[in-house]
Amino acid sequence: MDTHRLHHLLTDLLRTTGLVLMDRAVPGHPASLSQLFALHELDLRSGLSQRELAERLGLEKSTVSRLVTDLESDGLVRRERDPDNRRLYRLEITDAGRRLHREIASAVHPRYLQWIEGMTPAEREGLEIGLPALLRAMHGEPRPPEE
Amino acid sequence: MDTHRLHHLLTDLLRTTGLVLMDRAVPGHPASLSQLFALHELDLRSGLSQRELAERLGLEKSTVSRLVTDLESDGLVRRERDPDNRRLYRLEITDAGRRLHREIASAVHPRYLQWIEGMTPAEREGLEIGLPALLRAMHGEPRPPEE
DNA sequence: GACAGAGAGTTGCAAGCTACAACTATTGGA
DNA sequence: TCCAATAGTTGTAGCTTGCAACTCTCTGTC
Repeated sequence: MDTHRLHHLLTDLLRTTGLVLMDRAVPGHPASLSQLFALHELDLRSGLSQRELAERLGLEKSTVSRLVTDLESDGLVRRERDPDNRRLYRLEITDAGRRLHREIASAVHPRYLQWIEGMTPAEREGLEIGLPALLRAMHGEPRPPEE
Repeated sequence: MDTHRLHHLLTDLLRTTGLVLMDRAVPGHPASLSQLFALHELDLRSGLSQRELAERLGLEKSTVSRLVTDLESDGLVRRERDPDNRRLYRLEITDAGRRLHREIASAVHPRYLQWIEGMTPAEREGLEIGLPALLRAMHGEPRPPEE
């Protein structure tokens, strides 16, 4: 696995995955990719501030401010001031937000299944080992001890 | 590898990779993600029409029309009418386009290297097997015979 | 306690990317 | 010859984004 090969693979993956996720047709609930990422993040971690969310999403705080405003007015996210530091919000996904997130995932689900079935068991196992490791490395987390 | 896990991994990967590729600082040569994808595609395959390029990029033909106009005026792509069917163009990347594509890849190169080094040999091998297989499945290509 | 500075968030604004609809030009067939 | 289909272009409007300037809150120092 040299860097050129990785570049090529990731470029392809980025475009293909992006298209598929944008395609998600959850009727009546159009959501931008950033909104989807935000839901994903808040579904994982509760109580983030907007600044923290911005950092995780790689977006400017003003962008996130508008993003969260939209999500809130759609009832997908709750915004509450931190009592200990009233400068910042504590963001929480609502039940509706969680539901939408699941619905989007479900909409893409058949595609995922198709992909998984299009791989041999050995390839699946390789992906299962390699992909989380790549993400770990991308996030700058340390390498596990070798066995 | 179930679909939820795949969804989670791909979402994370999409966001992280997108950020890194957008970050690419090739001084004096800002390029949008779509431009980058177009260069990537044309560097791989010569003689595509705009319609074909649009299909590969998942973009509307009007968007691609403007995209190619920009690339052409930057000298990165050549546009020539097909003599056999003067309705369509045959697109070709120029030397400058190829050079820019390589420069962008080089700019991200250290990051790639870091990621690869952050993985164990077993993880790298897993990725090497699993990732191309996933892409193959995403593109609807058939599964290879199992051994 | 008052004040300066830092941090979180908001708003005005301009720029970029995109899709849709309506258009032109070229081709191929009835 | 005419009509439908195909490739590409342009007008337009919407959405997302970053930057700069702003408000509000907190913290530390005097």
